Amino acid sequence: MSKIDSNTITIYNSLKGEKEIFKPISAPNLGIYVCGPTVYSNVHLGNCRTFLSFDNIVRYFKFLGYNVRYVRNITDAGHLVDDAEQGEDKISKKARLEKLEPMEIVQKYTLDFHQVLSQFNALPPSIEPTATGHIQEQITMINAILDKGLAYEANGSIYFDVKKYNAEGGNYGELSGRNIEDLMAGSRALDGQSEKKNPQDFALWKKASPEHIMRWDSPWGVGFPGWHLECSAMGTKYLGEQFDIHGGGMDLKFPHHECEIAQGKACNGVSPVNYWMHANMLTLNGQKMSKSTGNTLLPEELFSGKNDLLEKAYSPMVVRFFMLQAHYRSILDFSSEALNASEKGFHKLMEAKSALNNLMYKPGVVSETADKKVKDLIADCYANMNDDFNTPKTIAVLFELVNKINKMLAEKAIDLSEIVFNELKEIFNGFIEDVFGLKPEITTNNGKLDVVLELLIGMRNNAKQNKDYALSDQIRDELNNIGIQLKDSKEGTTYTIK
RNA sequence: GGUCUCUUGGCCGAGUGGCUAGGCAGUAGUCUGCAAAACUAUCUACGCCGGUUCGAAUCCGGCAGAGACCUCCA
Repeated sequence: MSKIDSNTITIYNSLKGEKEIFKPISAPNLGIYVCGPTVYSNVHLGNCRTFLSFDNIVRYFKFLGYNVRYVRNITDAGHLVDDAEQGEDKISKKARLEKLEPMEIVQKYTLDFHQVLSQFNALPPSIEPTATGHIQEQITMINAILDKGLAYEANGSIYFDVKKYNAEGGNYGELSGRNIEDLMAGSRALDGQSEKKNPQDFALWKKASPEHIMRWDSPWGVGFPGWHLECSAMGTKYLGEQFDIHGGGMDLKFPHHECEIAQGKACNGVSPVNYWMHANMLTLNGQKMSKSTGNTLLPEELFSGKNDLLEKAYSPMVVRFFMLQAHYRSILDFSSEALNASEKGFHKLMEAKSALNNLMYKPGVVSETADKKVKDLIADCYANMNDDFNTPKTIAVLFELVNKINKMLAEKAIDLSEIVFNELKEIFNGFIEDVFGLKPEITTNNGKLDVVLELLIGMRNNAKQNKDYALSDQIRDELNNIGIQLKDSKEGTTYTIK
């Protein structure tokens, strides 16, 4: 029985508002689309949380043996600073401010995005399409929606007709739980005369004003695509008219994802996505991290410790572990105190992993109780991940296994059968490395360091035998100050580099 | 203002109608020359007020506080 068949996954589907059993369209193939960043500035830590949440989800699917096509776009055009009426394209604005070509901005921040995610050990997507690379596909989609009569042209721009879409059986609001009567009643009166028939209509194509630098020819004149359209066009192109999972940050639920559903249904006649997943926000000082309000923390500031909010630097792996300790659908508040706790926990976990891998199996007295306990804990790891990717609960189980590993080390006895012992190794490593993407932190160990430390440990042991504790403690304490911790046990002294 | 969500011990954070989450911190013990690490034991909970129930922190209602979306945001 394959792991795919033996693990039934439940997913909280935002569209239904409840957990559902996940039924892929054509297992073992699986299509997932995640909304990527708008590359007009550096990705901040809050952005990273969403991408890391979905990285873990994709990793778990792969771990189970799914053949995942993971599409994550780069938004490099069409995203307006204000609203669809008189907004300026975000990339264009930044290009004007930095006196660069828009594509220089795009390149600069795309590279930053890739570099940051790679530091966090996130897997690259299978396809990473850009909005500007799919103008034709977007135009084709607009034409299809126009043909259905669900969009209209106004002064060189094309708008989606939400009211008509709903009148003809559409259900705009189904994802975000809004009804359009409320939206109409509650919408602010816009200054000036709107081109839109109704305020909730959204742009599929915008006419470019003369000063707008990013512009393309279209059947309706020179302009640029609306933001919501790119994801619909690229999702359809690479994953089909209907695919398994669409993910993104909670803040994209409305209007972005709501509009995607409407566009997909209007164009193709089917709801584009079976399972909508939304990752919750990372907050700083109790407020959402947001580029526009400046309440942000950059990964680089975290890794270097150069920020007033931070007591010290934290490694990417510690930050990743910190995020894993909260469920992806919960708000997570960032603080130095919380990170400190995670840092210690992370080291404890990784040290147990390394100790386990160095432990050779020796036949001894096998305890059936111990065997069963370990097997149950392994099953719990799967069960917890199967339950809407509950990473914090899975980590709690891993710590129970840490306890078991340390106990075997302390007692110098393995009371597990060889089969269970090997399974423990395989699963413990598998969950930490493959599913959670946690790897040992980079050390400068090139082999010579081992020899140097063996030498120092030997010198310290001599000093201890001569009761020269001043010297032995000096060696221990000074090594500790530079992050090398000596650990004494009856078998001798080992060390850990932090 | 409208829609929705959250409120757990010193901190961070899971979770369930009755059974120890876990991490960090604290306390005591084992070990140690002293520590650290590890092991053992252990202390702090479920915003407030009602209701349903044999039993609720968990379900329902009200109140208070916080947040998200309604405009660009992961």
